[in-house]
Amino acid sequence: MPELPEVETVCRGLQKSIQGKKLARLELRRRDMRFPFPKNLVAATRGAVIRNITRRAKYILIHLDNGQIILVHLGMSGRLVIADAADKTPPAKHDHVIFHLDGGMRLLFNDARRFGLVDLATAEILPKHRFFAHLGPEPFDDGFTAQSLATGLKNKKIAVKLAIMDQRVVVGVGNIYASEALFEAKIDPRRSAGSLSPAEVKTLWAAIRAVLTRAIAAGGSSIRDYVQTDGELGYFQHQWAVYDKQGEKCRKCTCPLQKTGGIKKIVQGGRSTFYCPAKQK
DNA sequence: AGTGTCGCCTGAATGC
DNA sequence: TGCATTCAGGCGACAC
Repeated sequence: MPELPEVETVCRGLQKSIQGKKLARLELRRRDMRFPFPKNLVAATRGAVIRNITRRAKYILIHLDNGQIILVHLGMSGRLVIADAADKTPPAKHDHVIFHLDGGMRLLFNDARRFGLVDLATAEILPKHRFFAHLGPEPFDDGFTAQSLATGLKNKKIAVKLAIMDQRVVVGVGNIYASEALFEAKIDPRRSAGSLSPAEVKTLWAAIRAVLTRAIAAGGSSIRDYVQTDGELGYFQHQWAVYDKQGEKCRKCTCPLQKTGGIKKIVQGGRSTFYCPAKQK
Protein backbone atom coordinates (compact mmCIF):
# COMPACT_ATOMS: atom_id res chain seq x y z
CA MET A 1 0.00 0.00 0.00
CA PRO A 2 1.41 3.38 -0.86
CA GLU A 3 2.48 5.39 2.15
CA LEU A 4 4.26 8.70 2.21
CA PRO A 5 7.63 7.34 1.04
CA GLU A 6 6.03 5.58 -1.91
CA VAL A 7 4.02 8.67 -2.83
CA GLU A 8 7.18 10.75 -2.61
CA THR A 9 8.98 8.31 -4.89
CA VAL A 10 6.14 8.34 -7.40
CA CYS A 11 6.17 12.15 -7.45
CA ARG A 12 9.87 12.24 -8.18
CA GLY A 13 9.33 9.77 -10.98
CA LEU A 14 6.49 11.77 -12.48
CA GLN A 15 8.65 14.88 -12.49
CA LYS A 16 11.06 13.05 -14.75
CA SER A 17 8.51 11.37 -16.97
CA ILE A 18 5.61 13.78 -17.53
CA GLN A 19 6.69 17.24 -16.35
CA GLY A 20 6.50 19.74 -19.20
CA LYS A 21 4.28 17.51 -21.30
CA LYS A 22 0.93 18.59 -22.63
CA LEU A 23 -2.16 16.83 -21.36
CA ALA A 24 -4.13 16.09 -24.51
CA ARG A 25 -7.09 14.86 -22.51
CA LEU A 26 -8.15 12.92 -19.46
CA GLU A 27 -10.16 9.79 -20.04
CA LEU A 28 -12.48 8.75 -17.23
CA ARG A 29 -13.45 5.12 -17.55
CA ARG A 30 -16.05 5.26 -14.79
CA ARG A 31 -17.93 8.04 -13.03
CA ASP A 32 -16.23 7.78 -9.66
CA MET A 33 -13.55 6.20 -7.52
CA ARG A 34 -13.79 6.82 -3.82
CA PHE A 35 -15.72 9.97 -4.69
CA PRO A 36 -17.42 11.07 -7.89
CA PHE A 37 -15.06 12.84 -10.27
CA PRO A 38 -15.72 16.60 -10.49
CA LYS A 39 -18.04 17.41 -13.35
CA ASN A 40 -15.56 19.73 -15.04
CA LEU A 41 -12.50 17.50 -14.61
CA VAL A 42 -12.04 16.64 -18.28
CA ALA A 43 -12.91 20.08 -19.64
CA ALA A 44 -10.79 21.99 -17.11
CA THR A 45 -7.66 20.02 -17.87
CA ARG A 46 -7.86 19.52 -21.62
CA GLY A 47 -4.85 20.81 -23.51
CA ALA A 48 -3.02 22.15 -20.46
CA VAL A 49 0.72 21.75 -19.93
CA ILE A 50 1.94 19.95 -16.82
CA ARG A 51 4.08 22.48 -15.00
CA ASN A 52 5.13 20.53 -11.95
CA ILE A 53 4.29 17.62 -9.69
CA THR A 54 4.42 18.01 -5.92
CA ARG A 55 3.24 16.13 -2.85
CA ARG A 56 1.22 17.20 0.19
CA ALA A 57 0.68 14.45 2.78
CA LYS A 58 -0.19 11.44 0.60
CA TYR A 59 -1.72 13.51 -2.17
CA ILE A 60 -0.02 13.93 -5.54
CA LEU A 61 -0.53 17.43 -6.93
CA ILE A 62 -0.26 17.82 -10.69
CA HIS A 63 0.03 21.54 -11.41
CA LEU A 64 -1.21 22.67 -14.82
CA ASP A 65 -0.29 25.86 -16.65
CA ASN A 66 -3.93 26.98 -16.68
CA GLY A 67 -3.99 27.26 -12.90
CA GLN A 68 -5.75 23.98 -12.25
CA ILE A 69 -4.26 21.38 -9.93
CA ILE A 70 -5.19 17.73 -10.35
CA LEU A 71 -5.24 15.97 -6.97
CA VAL A 72 -4.47 12.26 -6.98
CA HIS A 73 -4.60 10.00 -3.94
CA LEU A 74 -3.51 6.39 -4.43
CA GLY A 75 -5.57 5.07 -1.54
CA MET A 76 -4.74 1.49 -0.73
CA SER A 77 -4.13 -0.17 -4.04
CA GLY A 78 -3.60 2.69 -6.47
CA ARG A 79 -0.67 2.75 -8.84
CA LEU A 80 0.42 4.99 -11.66
CA VAL A 81 1.86 3.33 -14.72
CA ILE A 82 3.51 4.93 -17.72
CA ALA A 83 2.72 3.50 -21.14
CA ASP A 84 4.88 4.95 -23.89
CA ALA A 85 3.52 5.88 -27.30
CA ALA A 86 4.53 2.58 -28.86
CA ASP A 87 2.61 0.63 -26.23
CA LYS A 88 -0.79 -0.20 -27.70
CA THR A 89 -1.92 -2.42 -24.84
CA PRO A 90 -5.63 -1.88 -24.24
CA PRO A 91 -6.67 -0.60 -20.81
CA ALA A 92 -6.39 -3.18 -18.08
CA LYS A 93 -9.00 -4.05 -15.51
CA HIS A 94 -9.14 -1.24 -12.93
CA ASP A 95 -7.47 1.32 -15.21
CA HIS A 96 -9.97 3.97 -14.14
CA VAL A 97 -8.34 7.19 -15.32
CA ILE A 98 -6.04 7.62 -18.30
CA PHE A 99 -3.95 10.75 -18.86
CA HIS A 100 -3.44 10.99 -22.61
CA LEU A 101 -0.34 13.07 -23.25
CA ASP A 102 0.65 14.77 -26.47
CA GLY A 103 2.67 12.36 -28.58
CA GLY A 104 0.81 9.26 -27.47
CA MET A 105 2.32 8.58 -24.06
CA ARG A 106 -0.25 7.65 -21.41
CA LEU A 107 -0.29 7.70 -17.64
CA LEU A 108 -2.62 5.04 -16.28
CA PHE A 109 -4.22 5.26 -12.86
CA ASN A 110 -5.03 1.69 -11.87
CA ASP A 111 -6.77 1.08 -8.54
CA ALA A 112 -8.47 -2.22 -7.84
CA ARG A 113 -10.03 -1.22 -4.54
CA ARG A 114 -10.94 2.31 -5.55
CA PHE A 115 -9.95 3.88 -2.24
CA GLY A 116 -8.06 6.34 -4.39
CA LEU A 117 -9.43 9.59 -5.72
CA VAL A 118 -8.95 12.26 -8.34
CA ASP A 119 -10.10 15.80 -7.66
CA LEU A 120 -9.50 19.30 -8.92
CA ALA A 121 -8.39 22.48 -7.15
CA THR A 122 -6.54 25.75 -7.65
CA ALA A 123 -3.71 27.19 -5.58
CA GLU A 124 -6.19 29.67 -4.15
CA ILE A 125 -8.73 27.18 -2.88
CA LEU A 126 -6.31 24.41 -1.97
CA PRO A 127 -5.77 25.54 1.66
CA LYS A 128 -9.54 25.56 2.11
CA HIS A 129 -10.13 22.32 0.24
CA ARG A 130 -11.90 19.70 2.35
CA PHE A 131 -8.99 17.28 1.97
CA PHE A 132 -6.34 19.84 2.89
CA ALA A 133 -7.82 22.31 5.35
CA HIS A 134 -7.13 20.19 8.43
CA LEU A 135 -3.69 18.86 7.50
CA GLY A 136 -0.85 19.31 9.97
CA PRO A 137 2.83 19.82 9.18
CA GLU A 138 4.86 17.74 6.78
CA PRO A 139 7.23 15.50 8.74
CA PHE A 140 10.29 17.05 7.10
CA ASP A 141 9.20 20.68 7.24
CA ASP A 142 10.43 23.12 9.85
CA GLY A 143 6.87 23.28 11.17
CA PHE A 144 7.20 19.77 12.55
CA THR A 145 9.25 20.01 15.72
CA ALA A 146 9.43 18.17 19.00
CA GLN A 147 7.49 21.09 20.39
CA SER A 148 4.73 20.91 17.78
CA LEU A 149 4.46 17.17 18.38
CA ALA A 150 4.24 17.79 22.11
CA THR A 151 1.40 20.22 21.52
CA GLY A 152 -0.35 17.69 19.31
CA LEU A 153 -0.15 14.99 21.97
CA LYS A 154 -0.78 17.15 25.01
CA ASN A 155 -3.70 16.19 27.23
CA LYS A 156 -4.89 13.58 24.79
CA LYS A 157 -6.27 10.38 26.23
CA ILE A 158 -6.17 8.40 23.00
CA ALA A 159 -3.37 5.91 22.46
CA VAL A 160 -0.16 7.47 21.19
CA LYS A 161 -0.25 5.16 18.16
CA LEU A 162 -3.56 6.65 17.08
CA ALA A 163 -2.42 10.18 17.90
CA ILE A 164 0.58 10.11 15.59
CA MET A 165 -1.66 8.82 12.78
CA ASP A 166 -3.89 11.87 13.24
CA GLN A 167 -3.25 14.03 10.16
CA ARG A 168 -3.71 17.18 12.23
CA VAL A 169 -0.68 16.28 14.35
CA VAL A 170 1.63 15.35 11.48
CA VAL A 171 0.83 14.07 8.01
CA GLY A 172 2.13 10.95 6.37
CA VAL A 173 2.43 8.56 9.31
CA GLY A 174 0.30 5.61 8.26
CA ASN A 175 -0.43 2.40 10.08
CA ILE A 176 2.88 0.75 9.27
CA TYR A 177 5.18 3.65 10.12
CA ALA A 178 3.30 4.40 13.32
CA SER A 179 4.24 0.96 14.65
CA GLU A 180 7.77 1.27 13.30
CA ALA A 181 8.36 4.71 14.81
CA LEU A 182 7.08 3.67 18.22
CA PHE A 183 9.36 0.64 18.20
CA GLU A 184 12.29 2.83 17.28
CA ALA A 185 11.39 5.20 20.12
CA LYS A 186 10.87 2.27 22.52
CA ILE A 187 7.43 3.58 23.46
CA ASP A 188 4.43 1.33 24.13
CA PRO A 189 1.76 2.10 21.50
CA ARG A 190 -1.02 1.66 24.06
CA ARG A 191 0.08 4.54 26.24
CA SER A 192 -2.09 7.63 26.21
CA ALA A 193 -0.65 10.39 24.03
CA GLY A 194 -0.65 12.85 26.91
CA SER A 195 1.41 10.60 29.15
CA LEU A 196 4.67 10.98 27.26
CA SER A 197 7.44 12.94 28.94
CA PRO A 198 9.12 15.77 26.99
CA ALA A 199 12.13 13.52 26.49
CA GLU A 200 9.95 10.73 25.11
CA VAL A 201 8.19 13.14 22.76
CA LYS A 202 11.53 14.28 21.43
CA THR A 203 12.65 10.69 20.92
CA LEU A 204 9.41 9.90 19.11
CA TRP A 205 9.73 12.99 16.94
CA ALA A 206 13.22 11.93 15.87
CA ALA A 207 12.04 8.34 15.33
CA ILE A 208 9.22 9.42 13.00
CA ARG A 209 11.67 11.36 10.86
CA ALA A 210 14.26 8.58 10.93
CA VAL A 211 11.83 5.85 9.92
CA LEU A 212 10.36 7.91 7.07
CA THR A 213 13.81 8.96 5.91
CA ARG A 214 14.98 5.37 5.70
CA ALA A 215 11.81 4.36 3.90
CA ILE A 216 12.19 7.09 1.30
CA ALA A 217 15.82 6.09 0.83
CA ALA A 218 14.76 2.49 0.31
CA GLY A 219 12.16 3.55 -2.24
CA GLY A 220 14.51 5.86 -4.02
CA SER A 221 17.38 3.45 -4.19
CA SER A 222 15.61 0.37 -5.46
CA ILE A 223 13.25 2.05 -7.86
CA ARG A 224 13.80 1.24 -11.50
CA ASP A 225 11.81 3.62 -13.63
CA TYR A 226 10.41 5.61 -10.73
CA VAL A 227 6.77 5.15 -11.59
CA GLN A 228 5.83 1.97 -9.86
CA THR A 229 4.65 -0.67 -12.22
CA ASP A 230 4.11 -3.46 -9.76
CA GLY A 231 2.88 -1.44 -6.82
CA GLU A 232 5.53 -2.87 -4.55
CA LEU A 233 8.69 -1.52 -6.08
CA GLY A 234 11.01 0.10 -3.61
CA TYR A 235 8.83 -0.76 -0.71
CA PHE A 236 10.17 -0.60 2.81
CA GLN A 237 8.80 -3.97 3.81
CA HIS A 238 12.14 -5.72 3.94
CA GLN A 239 13.23 -3.29 6.61
CA TRP A 240 10.20 -3.58 8.85
CA ALA A 241 11.27 -4.12 12.44
CA VAL A 242 7.89 -5.10 13.91
CA TYR A 243 5.14 -4.64 11.32
CA ASP A 244 3.59 -7.98 10.34
CA LYS A 245 6.15 -9.81 12.48
CA GLN A 246 3.96 -11.12 15.29
CA GLY A 247 5.56 -13.97 17.20
CA GLU A 248 9.04 -13.19 15.90
CA LYS A 249 11.96 -11.82 17.80
CA CYS A 250 12.53 -8.13 17.33
CA ARG A 251 15.76 -6.80 15.91
CA LYS A 252 18.88 -7.86 17.83
CA CYS A 253 16.60 -9.46 20.39
CA THR A 254 18.16 -11.61 23.08
CA CYS A 255 14.92 -12.29 24.96
CA PRO A 256 13.84 -15.93 25.35
CA LEU A 257 11.13 -16.18 22.70
CA GLN A 258 9.21 -18.92 24.51
CA LYS A 259 8.93 -16.74 27.55
CA THR A 260 8.04 -13.44 25.88
CA GLY A 261 6.09 -14.63 22.84
CA GLY A 262 8.03 -12.14 20.72
CA ILE A 263 6.42 -9.29 18.82
CA LYS A 264 2.78 -8.86 19.72
CA LYS A 265 -0.14 -7.91 17.49
CA ILE A 266 -3.07 -5.96 18.88
CA VAL A 267 -5.91 -3.94 17.36
CA GLN A 268 -6.24 -0.22 17.96
CA GLY A 269 -8.95 1.81 16.29
CA GLY A 270 -9.69 -1.17 14.09
CA ARG A 271 -6.11 -1.32 12.81
CA SER A 272 -3.32 -3.76 13.54
CA THR A 273 -0.53 -2.59 15.80
CA PHE A 274 2.72 -4.48 16.27
CA TYR A 275 5.09 -3.91 19.17
CA CYS A 276 7.66 -5.55 21.42
CA PRO A 277 6.29 -5.82 24.98
CA ALA A 278 9.82 -6.20 26.34
CA LYS A 279 11.47 -3.21 24.71
CA GLN A 280 8.61 -0.72 24.43
CA LYS A 281 7.63 0.91 27.69
C1' DA B 1 -13.60 19.48 20.74
C1' DG B 2 -12.19 14.90 21.62
C1' DT B 3 -13.04 10.28 20.82
C1' DG B 4 -14.74 6.01 18.77
C1' DT B 5 -16.78 3.67 14.92
C1' DC B 6 -18.26 2.87 10.23
C1' DG B 7 -17.87 2.14 5.33
C1' DC B 8 -16.01 2.32 0.94
C1' DC B 9 -13.79 -1.86 -2.32
C1' DT B 10 -11.47 -6.08 -4.29
C1' DG B 11 -8.31 -9.75 -4.13
C1' DA B 12 -5.64 -12.82 -1.42
C1' DA B 13 -5.73 -15.97 2.18
C1' DT B 14 -8.17 -19.03 4.93
C1' DG B 15 -11.91 -22.29 6.31
C1' DC B 16 -15.28 -25.88 5.53
C1' DT C 1 -12.59 -27.94 -6.57
C1' DG C 2 -15.57 -24.55 -5.03
C1' DC C 3 -17.98 -21.53 -2.36
C1' DA C 4 -18.23 -18.52 1.77
C1' DT C 5 -15.86 -15.81 5.10
C1' DT C 6 -12.23 -12.89 6.79
C1' DC C 7 -8.86 -9.54 6.43
C1' DA C 8 -6.14 -5.57 4.73
C1' DG C 9 -6.31 -0.23 5.20
C1' DG C 10 -6.57 5.85 4.26
C1' DC C 11 -9.39 8.75 5.85
C1' DG C 12 -13.78 11.32 5.44
C1' DA C 13 -18.17 11.14 7.64
C1' DC C 14 -20.83 10.67 11.41
C1' DA C 15 -22.49 9.77 16.24
C1' DC C 16 -22.01 10.72 20.85
